[in-house]
Amino acid sequence: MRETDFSERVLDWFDQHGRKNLPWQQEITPYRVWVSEIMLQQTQVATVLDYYQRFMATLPDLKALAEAPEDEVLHLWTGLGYYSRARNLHKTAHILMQQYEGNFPASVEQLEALPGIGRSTAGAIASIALGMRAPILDGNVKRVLSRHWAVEGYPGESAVARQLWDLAERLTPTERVNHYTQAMMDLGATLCTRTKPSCLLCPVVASCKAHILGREQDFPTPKPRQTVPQKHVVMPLLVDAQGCILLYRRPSTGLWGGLWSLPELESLSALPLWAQRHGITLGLQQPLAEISHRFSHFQLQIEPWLVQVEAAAVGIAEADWLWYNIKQPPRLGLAAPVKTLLKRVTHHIDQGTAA
DNA sequence: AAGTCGGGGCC
DNA sequence: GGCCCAGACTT
Repeated sequence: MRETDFSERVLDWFDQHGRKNLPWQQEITPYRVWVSEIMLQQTQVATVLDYYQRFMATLPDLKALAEAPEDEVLHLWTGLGYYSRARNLHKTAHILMQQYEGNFPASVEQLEALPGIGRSTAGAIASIALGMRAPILDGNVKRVLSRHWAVEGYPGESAVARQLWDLAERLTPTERVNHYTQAMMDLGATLCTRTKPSCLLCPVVASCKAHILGREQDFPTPKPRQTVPQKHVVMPLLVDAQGCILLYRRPSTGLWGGLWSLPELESLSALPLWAQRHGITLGLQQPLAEISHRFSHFQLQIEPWLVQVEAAAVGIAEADWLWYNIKQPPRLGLAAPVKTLLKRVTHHIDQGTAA
């Protein structure tokens, strides 16, 4: 589709469904837009509303802000977080009064040079308050664009960010940029939400690659986890004379809920007591190669041991325990690494029982 | 490129 | 309890 088709659909949607009653959308001035954009950095609209009203009631214009003590500005910001935003706001007010005669510079480059104003905020002020054709790329727009064009990769990477900025630049229309900017943010905030986007109501769903692929949730690629918590567990594969392996069924809730898994121990040294408690007499033990299993929230290092069972009491034959016959495997749910381990030891056991 | 700032909402 | 949010700045 052409760039103009995209922006026209977005603008039509905005005319019908966009938000037009937010406080910073009334009596639009560069000052009011600027303050709102700073407050809205990493902060949701609902949170900002009260702060914005109080701020504007106390410091209604650039001159008032510049003449206010920093303590007063920070007081108005208390609870909003990212307090460097307030200090930079104050600094910029002074710069505008002293170097720009109380006016906002009319170029994205000059706006971006001011403290607290980055590329996206500069684009927002330029387009919304000054009517200039300038793109923005905040979290909402990143989500809309990365989904619409199925842009792979974490936007924090420079190459991915470059792609998204390039898209944002090309799609920004020459007419009604102020409404287009507001529309894109509304689209991301109200329809193209992080979870459960309302694609049926989206004006550009027909050309949305993520939707066509059914992969809305895959975009944008989330920030790669830095430090994943590491956990370690010993899993004994207890093999009886028939070549069956002891499994137990996990509780229905929680990790691997309802799946069958191997016994879990903190260390191998805990095995003798564990076996004694379950009426199991142990034989030969041999270590197997470790398995690393990644969950969404942690990494599990599995230390598997192949352990021969000389004798087992019947007490273990309860509802949540079973001797798993590898040669005639029952149809039941197995935890993924357990399945891997069972498959891996099949030939070990063949050799063991043949001997 | 990674770390820092921060409170609130959400799952 | 982690993750994310109308990001920008420093290291």
